Amino acid sequence: MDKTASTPQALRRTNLKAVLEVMRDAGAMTGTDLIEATGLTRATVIAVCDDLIRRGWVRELEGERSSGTQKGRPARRFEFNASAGCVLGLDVGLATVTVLVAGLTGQILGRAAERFSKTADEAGRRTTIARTTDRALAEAGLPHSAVLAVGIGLSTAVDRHGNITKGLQLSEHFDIGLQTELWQEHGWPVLLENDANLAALGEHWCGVGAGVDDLAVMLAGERLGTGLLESGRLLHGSNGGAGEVGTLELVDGVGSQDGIARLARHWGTAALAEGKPTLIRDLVGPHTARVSARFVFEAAAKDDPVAQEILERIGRRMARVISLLGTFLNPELVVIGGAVSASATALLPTINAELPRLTGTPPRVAVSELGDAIVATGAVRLALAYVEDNALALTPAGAGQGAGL
Amino acid sequence: MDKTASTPQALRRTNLKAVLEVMRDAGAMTGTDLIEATGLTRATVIAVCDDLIRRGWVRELEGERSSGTQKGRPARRFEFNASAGCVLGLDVGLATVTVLVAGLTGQILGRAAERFSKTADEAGRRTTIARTTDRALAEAGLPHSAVLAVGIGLSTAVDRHGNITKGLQLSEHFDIGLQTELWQEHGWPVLLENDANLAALGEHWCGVGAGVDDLAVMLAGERLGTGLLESGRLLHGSNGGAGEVGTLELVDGVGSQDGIARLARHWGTAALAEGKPTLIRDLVGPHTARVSARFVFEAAAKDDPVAQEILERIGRRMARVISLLGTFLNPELVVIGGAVSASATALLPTINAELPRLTGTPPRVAVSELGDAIVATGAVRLALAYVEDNALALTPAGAGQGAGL
DNA sequence: GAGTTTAAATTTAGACACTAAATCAAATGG
DNA sequence: CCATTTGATTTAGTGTCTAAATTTAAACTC
Repeated sequence: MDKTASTPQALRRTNLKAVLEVMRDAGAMTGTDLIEATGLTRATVIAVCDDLIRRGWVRELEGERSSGTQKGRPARRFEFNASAGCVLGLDVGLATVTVLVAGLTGQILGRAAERFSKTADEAGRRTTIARTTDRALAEAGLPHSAVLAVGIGLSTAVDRHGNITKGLQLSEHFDIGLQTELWQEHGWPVLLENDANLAALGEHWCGVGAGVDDLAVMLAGERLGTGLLESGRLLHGSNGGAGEVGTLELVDGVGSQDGIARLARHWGTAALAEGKPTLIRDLVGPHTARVSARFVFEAAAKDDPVAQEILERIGRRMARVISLLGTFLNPELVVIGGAVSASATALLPTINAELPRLTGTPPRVAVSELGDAIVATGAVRLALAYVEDNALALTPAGAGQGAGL
Repeated sequence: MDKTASTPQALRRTNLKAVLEVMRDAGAMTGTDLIEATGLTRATVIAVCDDLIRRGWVRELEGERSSGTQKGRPARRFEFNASAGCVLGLDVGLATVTVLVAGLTGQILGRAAERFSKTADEAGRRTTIARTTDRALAEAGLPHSAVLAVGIGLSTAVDRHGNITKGLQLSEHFDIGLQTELWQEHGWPVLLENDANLAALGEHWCGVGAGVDDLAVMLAGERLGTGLLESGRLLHGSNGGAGEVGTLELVDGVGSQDGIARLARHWGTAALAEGKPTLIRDLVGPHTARVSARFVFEAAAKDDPVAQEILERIGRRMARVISLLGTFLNPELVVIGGAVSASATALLPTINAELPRLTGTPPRVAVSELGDAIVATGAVRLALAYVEDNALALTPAGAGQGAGL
């Protein structure tokens, strides 16, 4: 029952894949380039390319020859067909849904976001997700048939097979038929993954963690989740609970599931209640006692001591989590991302001061620059990985390439 | 520079490997069995087997036919040649070296252990290691030339490429030329790995963690190290420091690098110094104030309250580490192994009582049954993995198979 | 502009590995 | 002894690759 054995056709499949892989991250190439890159013969390379063109994954560039020498017969130029289809990357959060449409090399072609109505039930949320997706596709000018895969980030534990884990008490109920009901008619492959894990994929792909194969990303906002990359691979653990530090019991109380935003609000509100003199009061205004995290960061930036004290407490808390991460996983870099990443730079001095006190081998710490799109970006990467792994089994339904024999 | 492409010969290599893999963990097989298992044609299967026999990895069984039907032409029977060579698994600890000799299916063929002289320098320790290895090989009745690979477990951080990491301040200095100088003359491939990581490999292979792909093994003795297996793969982190919780700062002081044995001794000594009435005193005897961990466990087994209190403190401490492991890595099972594993069962009640208090999703906890050989067993597994990955590139120098055409 | 040079593409011959089907081989059983 | 059964081997055919010879398409040269 093993069926790992090979036939001559498998050979071709291997070479098709090898050539396609090279072309994907090298742009336009000539046959000679591919010989150099793959070690195959010219005859084979050309045959493989023709094969890929017939399948729609590669197109031939007409027109002027490439740079370099001008002598000799002009080389045919082949290019990975980035518009042989597209993928969708979704961030389905508690309150909002964000959709990115990307071409097969990752170019963003469209985007849309929408808030869920607070009264929506499961069907209502599905409708919102479908509508937002359609808007993003419309912006990209692509039909539904162009979509080859969909990656979705959720604020819940997802195991390594893409199944939502029951029994891990994370935030809300996310098992709302995203795979089964939502896009049934289109037959899209839908891949689910934890949002923090996708944040890690995103940072590893095109963020400050690019090229760092041992990476942890703390997705900090209302919640606190961690995405862990070891040797370039995501860690899930037996139930997809790896990195779900939401339930971590820390030294300084306050509750257990709190992300940065929630902490800032909590301590900010407390400071106001105690009647401390602070800029936070002026920023919040007279109308409400609700302190948003933004105001605390803003006040701290203006040298307000109460706000700065709050940031220090948050920073020490983060440093504690980072030191534990460093001890158990020894990442090279820890990236802070999520809703508060815009202001998180203010936490860095405290964190960097605290870390060496907690561990002898502190990791580097950086703040994400992907902003709100961090999870959706990772979702795109997840979908692309699926397409890359299954390219030869999929049928590209591209935007207008002839399907000649 | 990619060279991932394939030639027709690579096809054969793939099939050789597939067949060899099947035969390795299925015992003697007929051609028909292999057809079933691999999906290849009879002609191919036989050709591949003949090829493997010529290379020395497989031998043909003469004599009576296998069970089952007695009709028809008797099938040739092929078997993975477990004595086409052997591997060595070493546990090079602070005070002792342990060597296992194993055949290619993991059968233990010889073993030896020796204490290092306390005054030995690097060369002296190398001599001890070489002598112990020779004794183990002699017990197995195998020549040096039979060794195909050597796995070595060290109490120090080793990165995923098998290099000892400088700058991670673990116990002692282990970079004593094990790869470069020790067995230079034999040309053995020497693979280094952290001891706790090997303990995890060992448990996953043939311990209580057999078949559990998300596994953590706490190697607890004088030191405390953790080996982490996620999805069946070892985690190293960027510097091989993953799981090195030795430097973890815990709540209840006492120092940071302490394993179970050291803690038991420390607290036991303290109790005696305070003059508490305890059985430990009787067990230690009048001659020395040195309390070994064994006495504490023994006293606790005899219902001594002071000793039991010490075990509770140790248990709570372990539970704390396990809960953190569970939070960050979400293993299915945590195994306690190492020097104290014999007595560690006494800690289980405390740990299991404490865990649910610390985390909502506690992992299962078990005690290793591999005893002193836990690291060396993992080292054997490491060496076997190397041989399996490189079988077709290696030359089996087996114990007496004819080298036909 | 005809011939030369150059680099790329294609063709051809040969090798290797596989499948499928026919044939050969070695046992059992009436 | 011969049919039956099962496994091994051979043969013919196909797919894939390499290596070398040949063809093609441009630029360069005189």
